[in-house]
Amino acid sequence: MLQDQNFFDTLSDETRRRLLALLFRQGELCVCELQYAVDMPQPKISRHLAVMREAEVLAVRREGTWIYYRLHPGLPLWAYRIVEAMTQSISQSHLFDRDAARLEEMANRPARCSA
Amino acid sequence: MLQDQNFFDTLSDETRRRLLALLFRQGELCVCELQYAVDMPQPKISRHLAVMREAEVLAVRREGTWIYYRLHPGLPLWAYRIVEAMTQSISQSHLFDRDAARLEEMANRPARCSA
DNA sequence: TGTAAATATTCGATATGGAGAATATGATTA
DNA sequence: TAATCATATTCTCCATATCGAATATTTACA
Repeated sequence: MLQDQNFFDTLSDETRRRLLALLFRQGELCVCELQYAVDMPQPKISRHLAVMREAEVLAVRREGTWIYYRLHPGLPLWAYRIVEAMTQSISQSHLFDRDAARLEEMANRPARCSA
Repeated sequence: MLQDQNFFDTLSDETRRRLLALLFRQGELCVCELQYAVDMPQPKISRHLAVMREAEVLAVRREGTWIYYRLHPGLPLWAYRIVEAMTQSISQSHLFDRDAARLEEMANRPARCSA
């Protein structure tokens, strides 16, 4: 079950907020897409995703080699509202603009291949 | 101006969330009321309030010996929504129940004296 | 001006979190 | 089974946050 402390710890790191905002807007993304979007070392992304997974803020689905992350479906409404408001805020920053733009420009996205 | 990082740092500490929730619901409280409600050493309260004041999450008003804290009036809407949702969540906890109950039972509350 | 009440600040110790680098695991395909 | 791609974990180092204890500051009032 989601613990308050873990949830707010999740939000206390800018990298995690960027990943979370991308997932909130896109619905589901695999690690390599998130990595490409925020342009950071893979282990770093993986660790931050693990923090959010263990906090039950994110849920995971495996499909072959790829692992897809999404908002945890059991997220309480109050927590969902907070993620929504955070996303609204971060969406206005250049930082997030670039994340979203990079994601759009990414070639060979796994979701596209399987689609 | 409110910085994202400072705002979310504010929320990462449970004591600060308790203080913030009390202020969200009561509108304005002085340090001794907050101290009485959460039942913690005065320097600890004061330091946590300072963190939120410096982050521009809280605003301050002095009246004689007492210093009243309240939500910062310039808080952006998205941040206000987050405080609102956080308060909604914490309000369901026994922890917060007791905070609110202690505040109600407090004798000689300064606001009452001046009213 | 001296004292008391309310609040703030400083200091030293400890703990926690994030970073980079290296390595491990797991699935796929040749 | 070997090689490769995607992802996860471990380790050590460093920075930062929090705490308790002590002390300082500000205001009111005798």
